[in-house]
Amino acid sequence: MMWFRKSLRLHDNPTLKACMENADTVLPVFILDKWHSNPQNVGDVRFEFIMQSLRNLDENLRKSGIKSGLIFVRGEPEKVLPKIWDAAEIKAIGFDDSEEPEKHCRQIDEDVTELAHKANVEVHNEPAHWMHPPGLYEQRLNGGDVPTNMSGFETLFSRCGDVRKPIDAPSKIPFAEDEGRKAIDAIKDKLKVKDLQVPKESDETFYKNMNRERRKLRFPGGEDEALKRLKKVIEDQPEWVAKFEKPKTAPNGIEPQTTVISPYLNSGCLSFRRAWHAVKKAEKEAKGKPTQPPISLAGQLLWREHWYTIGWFTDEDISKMRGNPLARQIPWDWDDQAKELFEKWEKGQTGYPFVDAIMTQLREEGWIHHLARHMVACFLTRGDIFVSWEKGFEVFDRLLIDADWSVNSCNWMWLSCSAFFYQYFRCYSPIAFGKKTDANGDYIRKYVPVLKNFPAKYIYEPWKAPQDVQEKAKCIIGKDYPDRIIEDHTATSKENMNRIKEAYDKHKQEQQEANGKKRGSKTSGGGSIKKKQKS
DNA sequence: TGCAAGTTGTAGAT
DNA sequence: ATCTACAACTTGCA
Repeated sequence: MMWFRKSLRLHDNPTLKACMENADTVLPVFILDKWHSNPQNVGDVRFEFIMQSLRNLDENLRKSGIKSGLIFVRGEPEKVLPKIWDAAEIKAIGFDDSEEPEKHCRQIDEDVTELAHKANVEVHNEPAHWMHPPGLYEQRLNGGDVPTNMSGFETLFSRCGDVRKPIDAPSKIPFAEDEGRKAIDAIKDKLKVKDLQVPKESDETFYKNMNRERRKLRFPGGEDEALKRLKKVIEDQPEWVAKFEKPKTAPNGIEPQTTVISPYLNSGCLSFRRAWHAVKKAEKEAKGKPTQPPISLAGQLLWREHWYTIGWFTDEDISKMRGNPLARQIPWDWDDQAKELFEKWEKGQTGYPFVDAIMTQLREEGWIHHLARHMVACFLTRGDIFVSWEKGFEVFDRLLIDADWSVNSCNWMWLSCSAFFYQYFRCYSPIAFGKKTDANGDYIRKYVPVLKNFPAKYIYEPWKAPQDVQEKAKCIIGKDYPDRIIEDHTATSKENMNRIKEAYDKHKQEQQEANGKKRGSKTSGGGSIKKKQKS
């Protein structure tokens, strides 16, 4: 059997290939667990993205000869899987991904592997979610610390050799019809369910039971969609690829100015290796000299890989501040007022149109540009509201269709000046930042339509518009659109800089004290990452 | 110990 | 478009 997890695709799926060898029937299974079912963890848009990816996988499996389609089960993998392999007399299980840095997933991997061994079920496990397998990084680290900056990671990456070429999707997957149907009946019996099909978009009962609204997606899920997008944004435009400079792309284009392949990479609808080689090929085909990491498109793939090594090789939970060896300890606010401001930030009711537009796009479409993430992350944390990045992490994790535990954690630490980046005096202005690339405020007009009639002069700061202008725009500030939750961004951000400085000073002092105590013994330096012991 | 570098700030000058 | 001041962070390497 093939247990699909985070590689929802047929192309470049080495575990699927391993499952096919010596098997006369492959049973593909997806388990929707409790965590993903809960709307507080996974929002409706992100959920629908997963469902669409599953429907497309189901379709492609059927086309490849799996008459039963994808077996869809709700439950916990550790409980469901043993029942399936008992009922269907499974000899081997493959799961596509045991390299997820998230601690929760790693525990499930270990539990399932152990259960399978006990039940005499062979386990296939081929790395599929990284460009190089984590074990190779560990080897090439050769006992050294995991790099915490991009140049260090580039060195490590280059020591790992070439990224393996992606393998093609199988044209035919073995499925002996009688045997397959018998197995499926036995599974239904054992799990006491009537149906093992992936719920359709039209299945109202399913959505009602899940306590979810059905959503139309701007970026639809699925392997077909992923490959279509890869072709459009990378394979078909090598010159654009070679010229790509991430910091120069606008956060507020009406059409995304970046590739938007991250949701497909993250869900495994698209293979990282496939994307890497597509980018490299495009760079070669282009006339000019391609841009280089970290700003190039290849660089973007390296960033993700970099954050994955950080997540993987850090024992502690990096999505939290306390006990996190990477994160500066900062006394963020969390009183009643801070909670209220946080909620307004989340709902896109800060009274700062650019911030509110971004948060609205996030909620409605599940994707926002990287620099838009910077804007709202800075605003929530060190810039204006002074609420912990952990709260922002949770919101992004729920709403983003490309929500990725390690990447999300590391970027929130970055933006809040908790790790990797420390120039807290560089602060995004909710008024100035968006103006640079969208002076007319078209992006705001789209996502905060109540403001759409304001003249460009006031669209980023409508509270400055005189009464008659507000009336003419049919939008009174404080009535039709909220007042600013932070009266004075400039003054507040200055105060907050001082608070960060205080936290840094305290950190420095504590480090000096610790070093003083340890005089004579080797200091390992705060924040260094210990190498994970292979268990 | 000193200095350069760090994907992606702002405001104001030229 | 490219410069500077702002006030000055940390890490890595020589």
